Amino acid sequence: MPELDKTYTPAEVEARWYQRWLDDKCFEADPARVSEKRPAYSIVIPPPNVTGILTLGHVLNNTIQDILARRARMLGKEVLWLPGTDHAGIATQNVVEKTLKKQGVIKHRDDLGREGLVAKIWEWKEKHGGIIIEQLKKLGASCDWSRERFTFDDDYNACVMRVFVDLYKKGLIYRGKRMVNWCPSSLTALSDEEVVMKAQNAIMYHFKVEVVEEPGTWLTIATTRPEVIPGDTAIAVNPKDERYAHLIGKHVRRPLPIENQALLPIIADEHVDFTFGTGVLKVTPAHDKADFEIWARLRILGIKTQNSELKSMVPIDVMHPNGTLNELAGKDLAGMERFAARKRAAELLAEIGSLVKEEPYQNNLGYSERADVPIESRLSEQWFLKYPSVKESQAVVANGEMKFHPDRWAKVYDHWMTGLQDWCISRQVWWGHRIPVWYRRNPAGTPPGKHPSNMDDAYTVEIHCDVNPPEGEDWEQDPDVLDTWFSSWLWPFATMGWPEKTSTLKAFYPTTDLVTGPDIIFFWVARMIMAGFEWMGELPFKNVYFTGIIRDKQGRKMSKSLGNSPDPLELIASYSADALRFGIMRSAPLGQDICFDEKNVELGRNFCTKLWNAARFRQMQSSTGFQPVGSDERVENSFYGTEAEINPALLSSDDKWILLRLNTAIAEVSTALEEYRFSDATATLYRFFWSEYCDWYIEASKAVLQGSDEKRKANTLAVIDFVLGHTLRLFHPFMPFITEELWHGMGFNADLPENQGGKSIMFAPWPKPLDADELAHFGILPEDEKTANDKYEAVNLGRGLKSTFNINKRVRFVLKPSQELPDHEIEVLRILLNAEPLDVDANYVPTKGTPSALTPLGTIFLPLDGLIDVEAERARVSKEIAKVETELEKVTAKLADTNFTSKVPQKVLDEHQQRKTDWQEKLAKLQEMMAALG
RNA sequence: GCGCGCUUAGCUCAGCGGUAGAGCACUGCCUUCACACGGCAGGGGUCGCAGGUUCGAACCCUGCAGCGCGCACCA
Repeated sequence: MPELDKTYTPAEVEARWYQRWLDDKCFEADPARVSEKRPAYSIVIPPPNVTGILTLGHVLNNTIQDILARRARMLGKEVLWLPGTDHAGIATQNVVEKTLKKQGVIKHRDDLGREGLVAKIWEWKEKHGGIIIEQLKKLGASCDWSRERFTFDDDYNACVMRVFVDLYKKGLIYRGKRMVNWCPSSLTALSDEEVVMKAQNAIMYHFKVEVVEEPGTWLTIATTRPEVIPGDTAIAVNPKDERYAHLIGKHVRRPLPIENQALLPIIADEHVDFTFGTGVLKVTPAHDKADFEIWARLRILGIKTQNSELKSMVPIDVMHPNGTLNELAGKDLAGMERFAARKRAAELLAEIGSLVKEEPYQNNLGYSERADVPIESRLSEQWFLKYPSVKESQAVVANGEMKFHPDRWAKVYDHWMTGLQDWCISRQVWWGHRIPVWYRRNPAGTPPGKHPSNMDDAYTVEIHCDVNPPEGEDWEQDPDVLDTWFSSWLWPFATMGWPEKTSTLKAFYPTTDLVTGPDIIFFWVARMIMAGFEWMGELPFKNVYFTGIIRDKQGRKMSKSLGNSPDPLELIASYSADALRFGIMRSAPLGQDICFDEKNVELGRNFCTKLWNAARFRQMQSSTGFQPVGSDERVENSFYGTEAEINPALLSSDDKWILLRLNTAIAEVSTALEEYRFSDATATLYRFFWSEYCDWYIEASKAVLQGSDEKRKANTLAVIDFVLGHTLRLFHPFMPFITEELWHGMGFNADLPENQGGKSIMFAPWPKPLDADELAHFGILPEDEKTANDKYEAVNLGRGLKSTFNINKRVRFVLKPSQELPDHEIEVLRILLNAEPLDVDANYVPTKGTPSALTPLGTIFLPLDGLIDVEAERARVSKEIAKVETELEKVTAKLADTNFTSKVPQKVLDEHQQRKTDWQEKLAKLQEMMAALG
């Protein structure tokens, strides 16, 4: 039998085992092994950004996936946990561009050009792309690395192209000039999901304009964006607004730019809220989505407004893509950055006497999620997608076929699915899947190199959309790339070899669980469901578990800029991966955000140490009785050390108690895991192992282990092995390293078949609670817990006496038993009380003032010859009496109430009756004690 | 504005119809041969507020308040 080291050294152990698991190909899934007897379990990793480094969010997310995967292996399933990374278009290009600029390699991306920059990013990816993967390995993630995928691999790219062309041919993808969210920093369009609303302290500027046809009539207009006034093309009022209705059709003079104060029509639009502001809205169709729609509505209606005026309302874009004002904004503003221009515009209004007032104003502003700058609504030519398979996707969650955990997210999903807007999928960056569309230019047309978003309709005469480039001359590919999520949404099947019907796909699709954060429910989860139905004809996963968001102690989101995000690698270095995993799982209740506290990781570390030492304790008793346990039959039976080692006739009440507690723990942990209640599972593990096994059972077992009865000793050791063998397996999904080390270190793997725990604990069978028959075999009845519980309660009370009287030495106790007690029970009681000696005397008559405690086993006395503090004891007892009296009164009152007794179920009534007798007995004895004190 | 979540011991959270719980922190004692990353004992809560249902409510219902998060074209 190998001997365990005195201290646990996680760094060495964790590195050693991870390498061993890799060498033994423990994580590799084989579709050929899947059968009726051996069902498949699969899960695809939410691919982290290639450039990413491990955060606590990843730790949480991947620990959960690892727990699910490892438990599935122990349940005898063929497990595929498919890993990989995301090329993360804009984010990655930003990171690399920034770094290259910092290194002085380039000043602008144009210095390298498209191909040059993409080549540099690939270089970067090869060099740094593996970091997060290596970090996941440190965490213990049991991914099948032989199947690692990258969303920009050639074959993955082929999937993306195929899907684009398919959707194009189905008429679901179209190109159009629309208002999009434009990021002036990244210089690309964004989807609605990539825009985050932030509360702002802005200024509301009020300025006035005179109605041309009615000199002396002024309209006051409120705006937060005076810099885009040069782009105003109309003034809108609600036709139902009596104040202004009569002005519709008349005109005002636009104040800016000063050199071009055009006449603007006053138009009617029902959407103008006349309770807001002044009720007069300036219409800037090139810079505001709502304004653009007003114009669009007008155009469609072709309303009374004369055609000439409609023409004058054509959107005027006064801004460059990078957010500086252009020449159309007028000479005063042209070239200015947008926020500087805002101030300047207000000054100009003041100078011409138009500005009425400025007041502080709070509003919500859309920010680019990545670049963290306010986005611009901008009119541009982009590619859009009408979502496919919407109905099926919405139904599958609504009807419960696919389950969300916690299920409240189903509502959020449903709501979003109901109000779907077309998805802007084109991005004006270089790092990403190139749009498989080519244009043949009109030979007499516009010069080459012009951006398609500025193309007018005459620019192209032919469009070719296919996975293969067109034949012939003069074709030019669309310069845009696709939104990153346009590749990620294919992840569950594009990683498994689609469109081929591979054995992997057949065996492992649809996947079992998806573990992800609720923040990407729209970005990713919803879209994957739609893609699953559209191309596989089936849902991509059966369950979705949404983790919480990790926050710091002040409740703030973890973020790089706040610097409040601890480095998981440092935590692993100082506490071990097992400790980090356990700590984070312990603090992650289902569906709640997680308040991260390093204390929990410390707790995890302490728990590992406890486990290690408990195992060491077992090893130290090894002189007799210990044999590496297990054989084929026993494995079949899912528990260890049965008939051969454990003799039912020799089981003590403590043995029975711990076996019953173990049973409860197994059942609780199993159920908790089935219901994705990970923190509950860890709480049970902690309670069972620390409070029940170590604090009570091990201490009680010392009565046998320190005795001289070799047969009993051997039996106790068999029980210990049985419990430890189960405990290690129960713990393994949470703490894979230390459990593997102990599994082997204690020899539990010996003689087991390779695929059932001989090679690794990860293939050992998941513990099952003993059923009634098995319990009967051990001679255990459920009520056997009570014998030990009564004893432990007596111990508690006895220890309490010692503590109350400040006795900190080993002293004599006397038990006046209320029942017959076997010698062994008394010895256990003595050990647990740390009594020297423990006298049992049915006729014991204490001297006056001897402290005593009523216990289920009888009265325990603490004789303190010469040290008696009668007053202290009186005080203690009378306090106790008061408490009991209160409780007794409560129960008595209840039982006297016919309203209560007549309506309550018999069971509750009995319970109360019993409680009353108990309190009465206790009170009588306490009063007796009091009397004895004199 | 609509929707969702939270409000229980100093802190982080369990409990979701029948005598208020855990971990951490705190206090006292213990360097007893698995473990001081430990052991033993202890203090601490009118379960956000107000109503209602019930024999009985932290738990169910209604309203309110505070905090947080989504969604929403309010200039």
